[in-house]
Amino acid sequence: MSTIYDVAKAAGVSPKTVSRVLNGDAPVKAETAKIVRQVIAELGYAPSSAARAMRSNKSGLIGLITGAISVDTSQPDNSGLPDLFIVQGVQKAMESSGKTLLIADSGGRPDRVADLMRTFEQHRVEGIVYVADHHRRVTLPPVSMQTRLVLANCYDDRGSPCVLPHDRKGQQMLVADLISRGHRRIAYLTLKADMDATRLRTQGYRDALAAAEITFDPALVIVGGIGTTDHDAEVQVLWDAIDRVLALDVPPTVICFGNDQMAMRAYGILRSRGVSLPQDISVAGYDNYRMITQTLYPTLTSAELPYHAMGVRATQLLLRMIDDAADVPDAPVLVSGRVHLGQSVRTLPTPITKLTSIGRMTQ
Amino acid sequence: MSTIYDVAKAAGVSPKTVSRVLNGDAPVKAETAKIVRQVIAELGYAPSSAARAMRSNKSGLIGLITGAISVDTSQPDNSGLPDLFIVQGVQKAMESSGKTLLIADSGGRPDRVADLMRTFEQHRVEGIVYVADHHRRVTLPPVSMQTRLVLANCYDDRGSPCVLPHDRKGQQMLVADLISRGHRRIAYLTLKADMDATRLRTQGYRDALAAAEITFDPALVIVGGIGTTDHDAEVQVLWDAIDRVLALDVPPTVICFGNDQMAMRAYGILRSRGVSLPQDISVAGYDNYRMITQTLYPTLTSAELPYHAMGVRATQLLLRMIDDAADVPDAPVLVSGRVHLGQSVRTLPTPITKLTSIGRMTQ
DNA sequence: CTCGCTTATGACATCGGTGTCATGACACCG
DNA sequence: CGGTGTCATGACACCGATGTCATAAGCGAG
Repeated sequence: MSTIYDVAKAAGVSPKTVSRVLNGDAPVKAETAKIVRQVIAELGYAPSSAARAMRSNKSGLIGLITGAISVDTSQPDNSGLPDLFIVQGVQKAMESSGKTLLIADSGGRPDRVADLMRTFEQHRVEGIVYVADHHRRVTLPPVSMQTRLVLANCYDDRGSPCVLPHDRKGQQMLVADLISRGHRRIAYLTLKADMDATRLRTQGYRDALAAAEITFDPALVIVGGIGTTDHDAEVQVLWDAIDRVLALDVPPTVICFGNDQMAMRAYGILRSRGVSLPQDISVAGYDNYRMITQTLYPTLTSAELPYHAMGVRATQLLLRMIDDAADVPDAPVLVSGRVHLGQSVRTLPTPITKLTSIGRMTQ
Repeated sequence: MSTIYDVAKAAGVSPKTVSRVLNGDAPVKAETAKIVRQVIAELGYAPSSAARAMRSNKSGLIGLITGAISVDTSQPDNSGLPDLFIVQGVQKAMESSGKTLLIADSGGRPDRVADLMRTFEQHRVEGIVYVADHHRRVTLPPVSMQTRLVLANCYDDRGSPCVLPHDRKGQQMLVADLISRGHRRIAYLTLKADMDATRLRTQGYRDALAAAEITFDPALVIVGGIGTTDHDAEVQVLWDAIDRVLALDVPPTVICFGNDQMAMRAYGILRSRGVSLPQDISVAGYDNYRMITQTLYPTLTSAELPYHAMGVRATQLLLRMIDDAADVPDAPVLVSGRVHLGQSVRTLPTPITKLTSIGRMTQ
């Protein structure tokens, strides 16, 4: 690769003049500039960012760590929406910034994170985005004071700036939508019990019921997933949970599932029991994993888990922090997603006596 | 961030000695080395890769371009398996190499690829992996002679080294497996007609039939997808295609679909027609997109589209080319995937008279 | 004509590592 | 005891871009 000296020699000027043409930081005679630009094009010269970084102490690099894990390895892969969508959001938001993205994968081993961070420090990244595979708490090795850090889809005990999905609001909006369609017996088959998402979304579910003055019935809320990759075991647990809610004295008219994958399993289970969707029962998922929601027949109603938007927000946050070191939020940034309607939810005929309360619910 | 001079001063030695401790390229007294290492730890010093890169002319960086577009924008997003799995494979293979991955996304605009490549040249990447979203031809801007380039999931007219899925063999193995389970009327609802994958896999389908001495029936091979994101239009086309093969005088006992997404749609379509799987008809997909194959009920038989392995192979190829400039393959590297068995294919009772030919088929 | 100012350009040092060569301290051999 | 070799270490230049300062040319005002 040619250098600025090669260009200078070929153009018959000094390296500094070439530098000025490139950066426009001082006036250069139009004729000279033209010759220089021509030589640059001929040689296919591109300035070395290593040399620039050395002089300016700015690398123009942002580091991204994914692969999720960090500490707490107790959880197996329960794979909802792939966290790669967050990565896509990060890329998207980075495009216009002029920075370049360094990416590293911890490959599931928390102990590797420290190594990856050291590599990033060697490259003098200006900031790091740490992406987790699901909403969770993490414990990361300390970073240098200079390096800004933003957590996406996770939070830590040190209060590092973080961007999280608004799980509570998401489930609340979904259930409120179901209520507005006339459903009052709403089952909720949750993800694994000890997840942040399960706790928050259950609150959201109750928020929506309370707003519509519907009494909460604990029998309608059951854990429907165990968070393994064992297909048969997951089907078993889900099948049992579905059995239990369908066997209730007053069965639900709609079942919400912890994620779209569970809803997808439920399609097969319900149909093999002769239940047709959405005539006999309505179904809703969570994540709005388009590959599933748009491909299932009928299409699936789902609350959006805004991974792409979270990646974008985390990156914007990081870029602002790099720009102005004082600009650090003191609370988690919550990102909400919309409710995406599919054909899996039927609108029930509403008894006239309920009209007023229905009206209140949809506000 | 502290420098090697800071470390040298604090340890009471010369910068060069610190360098020797770090690189072990010359003997250092054990006692001195110990002091230096201690100071390094105290200061949290990490050598600047920019400075190293400048001196050695080796950046230790590999560039990855994804987003898939380059030229030929005529194709809408027909989204089979996300090409992000290729990216994961690249990361995986990179881990042990000591290199760091720079990643850029063309975001759907072919004209951006040249910009991204220039950015990579500025960072003096030692090689570039270009990833396409599906098996296709691409036209990329020329790269500098020094920079090695490997194409993944695509090929070009310049004969750049590339890694491609072995579509023909994949479909052949899948169909051979179906034949070994007693199926002889095998329908194939393909992806969009003008795709490389469709052409190659149709050949593979015929290879398998020929090997089993089954006569090819053109009525069993129909285009079943149009490659849009319009859910209703896709369902319409698929529904019609399914109708046509089921209406044949001798209907198929199994239907192969162009990808798992189509198969997933077919589950809903078939069931809403009262056809049960796999009792009434068997189904097979393509891609082995686990999110679909393992979650559908019953689980889906599918030919693996080995994206992860392709990412790994492409990276290994690139690393070898960087190591030894002469080590360039002169033909596309084809990567095969296995056939993954699900519960969606029924083994048919075999008429005794057919036993010999069946035996020949499974060899 | 000369002073003062702007415009256009170049010389040189610097960023942080590392390759090259030099130097000093020993040890070993004859 | 002097010559030779090895070990441990340091001085210095260099990689490529750019900030600082200097310099030369051009031009208008006094």
